[in-house]
Amino acid sequence: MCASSCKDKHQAILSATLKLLATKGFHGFSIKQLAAEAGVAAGTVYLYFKDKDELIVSLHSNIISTVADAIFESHDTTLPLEQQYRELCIRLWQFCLNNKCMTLCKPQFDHLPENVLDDLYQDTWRQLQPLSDLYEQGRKQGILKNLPNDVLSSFGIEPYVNLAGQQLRGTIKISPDDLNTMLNASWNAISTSKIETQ
Amino acid sequence: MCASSCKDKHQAILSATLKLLATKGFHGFSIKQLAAEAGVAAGTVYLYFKDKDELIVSLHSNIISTVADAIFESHDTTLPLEQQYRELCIRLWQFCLNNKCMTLCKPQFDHLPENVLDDLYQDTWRQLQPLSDLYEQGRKQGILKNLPNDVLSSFGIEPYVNLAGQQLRGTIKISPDDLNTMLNASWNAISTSKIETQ
Amino acid sequence: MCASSCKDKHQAILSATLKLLATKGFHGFSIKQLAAEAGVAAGTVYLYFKDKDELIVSLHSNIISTVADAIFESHDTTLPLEQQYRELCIRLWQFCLNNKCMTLCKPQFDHLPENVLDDLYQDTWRQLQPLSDLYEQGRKQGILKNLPNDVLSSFGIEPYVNLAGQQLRGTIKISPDDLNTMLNASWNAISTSKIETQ
Amino acid sequence: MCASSCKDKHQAILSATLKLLATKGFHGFSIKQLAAEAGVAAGTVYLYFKDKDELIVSLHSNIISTVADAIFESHDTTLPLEQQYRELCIRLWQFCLNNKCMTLCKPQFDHLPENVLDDLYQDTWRQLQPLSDLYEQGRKQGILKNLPNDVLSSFGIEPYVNLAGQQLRGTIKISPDDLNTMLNASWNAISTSKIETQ
DNA sequence: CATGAATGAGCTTTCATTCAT
DNA sequence: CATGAATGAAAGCTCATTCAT
Repeated sequence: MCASSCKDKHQAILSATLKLLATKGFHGFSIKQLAAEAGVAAGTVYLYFKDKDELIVSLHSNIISTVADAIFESHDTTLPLEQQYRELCIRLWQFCLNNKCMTLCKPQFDHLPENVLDDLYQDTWRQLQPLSDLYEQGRKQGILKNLPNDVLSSFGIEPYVNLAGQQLRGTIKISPDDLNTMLNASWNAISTSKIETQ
Repeated sequence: MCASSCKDKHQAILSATLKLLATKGFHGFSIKQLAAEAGVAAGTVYLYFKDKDELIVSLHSNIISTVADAIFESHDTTLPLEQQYRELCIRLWQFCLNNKCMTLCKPQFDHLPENVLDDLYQDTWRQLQPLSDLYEQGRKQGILKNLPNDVLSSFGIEPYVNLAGQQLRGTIKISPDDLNTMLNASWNAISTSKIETQ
Repeated sequence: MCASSCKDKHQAILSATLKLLATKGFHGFSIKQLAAEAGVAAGTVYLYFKDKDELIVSLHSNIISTVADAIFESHDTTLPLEQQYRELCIRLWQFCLNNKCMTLCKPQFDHLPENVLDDLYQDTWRQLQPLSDLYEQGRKQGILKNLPNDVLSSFGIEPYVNLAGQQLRGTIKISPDDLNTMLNASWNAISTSKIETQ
Repeated sequence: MCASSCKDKHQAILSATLKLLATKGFHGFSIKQLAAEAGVAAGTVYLYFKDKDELIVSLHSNIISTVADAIFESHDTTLPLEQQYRELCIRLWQFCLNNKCMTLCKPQFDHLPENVLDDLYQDTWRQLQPLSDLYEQGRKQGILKNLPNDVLSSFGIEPYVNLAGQQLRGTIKISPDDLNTMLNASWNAISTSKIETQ
């Protein structure tokens, strides 16, 4: 009796939150609007989430795990590191373009109260363990530059999310050729060796 | 009597906005707090800015021009492109570390209503003209990858701001050695040529 | 199966109400808390009581009858009036100290909507009939001052409940000697004769 | 410019609070109703009082000081203690009957959260210093029973407030003769000496 | 120009009550 | 009988904005 309903409402609220956050941003996002969007009463939100903060944190975790599932699917650790990395980037790019709301939401989480941020940070790297492993291995083998995970991600991975967001907003237009060049840029940034580009 | 006072109040309000935005974020600050911090009455804010949005946009423009002044100071277009770029990155890094409030504020602007965002975008690239020129020249000479300005910035420049922010928040610690490696990463990402790293 | 259960639930709800009312007061308790405390579902409360008001009124009646049972137990109408009265006061004092929840709850009933109050008032004097009789008899015999029941109670009986409440809250400390003096005070207040005190 | 308005609004809010509290009790008392009654906007209440608690505490202090002014006016410490006390009781009784709202409000304060209560308690005895002095003097001279202030008040003073409240609500009717007898009851309760009654 | 008291819409959250199961 | 998910009105409180001074 609850098997469907419980899951449904919980998920409906999270989905509505995702949509509203992507559309209106943190401003112009209220519990009342959320309830309307999710098709439930305002009070119902509080049956599934302690308060607004918990809702936000839940959504973040949800997004990260969805991303992780997508980019680590068919991730093959036996392949050469470079190939692993490039395929990972491609899957991330595809994912971002196919999941507008998540792509637009993600960067909004970066400016929450400090204590919340810490939790999100921990949770994120836990779910991105395979990426963390890849970095570690690459540094050991001398293939990747000797930089902390955060730095490698800042130069290599995060630009994809930002650029996908801009493309989804219509600000820029990335061609398939551009994507290829971007993959090189990304790899050049973090690797010690260099491939001929263009 | 007004010549100074006018400028003073205007600037005082902008400075207070910067400080509060960096400290409390978008959600945590109100016009009343702002007025208190700026040492003026709440109503006075509306003599200098139409509304909160205009205030925010003004602050953004202010920040960008301050950054531009800092990173393009003693910018010498006769030097080799790579050197120009590297010095520019160094000055940006220094600037970010020395201007905590601006560094922490900057990414908060990325998630405003769309129409506001467009204005900011236009304004930003206008003020970063020399960077735009550098990209253009680099692409023509085959030194830089053939990618749009936004993409080059995403892989090359923006990571510095994000990482500086993290360092200022105490999340990460970048050593001088790391900085050197980052400069290589940044250049490798956008350039077509190869440098020996580490 | 119902014979016991019905009584049980009904009583469990009343007991939980008493406890919560004493602990948190009128404002601090909700039906949900009450249900949890009573070990039933929220909806169940409404099977036994029409609404919150009826629950409260029931509790009041319950308390009064418990008090009445306690203070009129072994009440001997053949003893001299003064002795009857004094023993009654002592039992009331003991009862209050031994029944913290009831003592702390009682005064909270004094400030309900008027219509509810009237019901409580009627019900109270009905259950305190022996006290009413005692007053009546005392006035007729010229032993008690010629004052309405409410007035006699206000000066003679009610102070015990209030003071017991203060003692239970830790605000004041009444010694056995004090109690003796209080018994005199109480009797002096309502009687026409006077005993030597202290 | 503010001399009138500021005082006015502050007082208007307090008066409206008093009225609503007396009429509807703590339940059925909301800031919105209060604002309507006071003829101001809801937000305005918060310009004069930090929150609801502060408003309530202020009102209490206000009531106590009004009562104190009334009952200690023309209070002559050179008269015999008994006469001082009796006149004090009479003024209290008159005050209560003439100030329905305050009389009905007063007992409602007795059931607030503990921390608030403590403040009220301290404040009350501070303002009732002359009564405290009278008790002290009476005990020293052996005229009053050797009981703590709270106990003496419970048996001697508080009944007047409670009974006045009942009379104002129409529950009971006290005749002038009754009042005289009550004055005796009150004095008999707290004094050690004997007066002929009735 | 500058003030800051006043506004009132809107926020998050709670809670008495209902009803499908 | 019993449940507890769901409701939605209403609570306390904040805040961008206005306007009389």
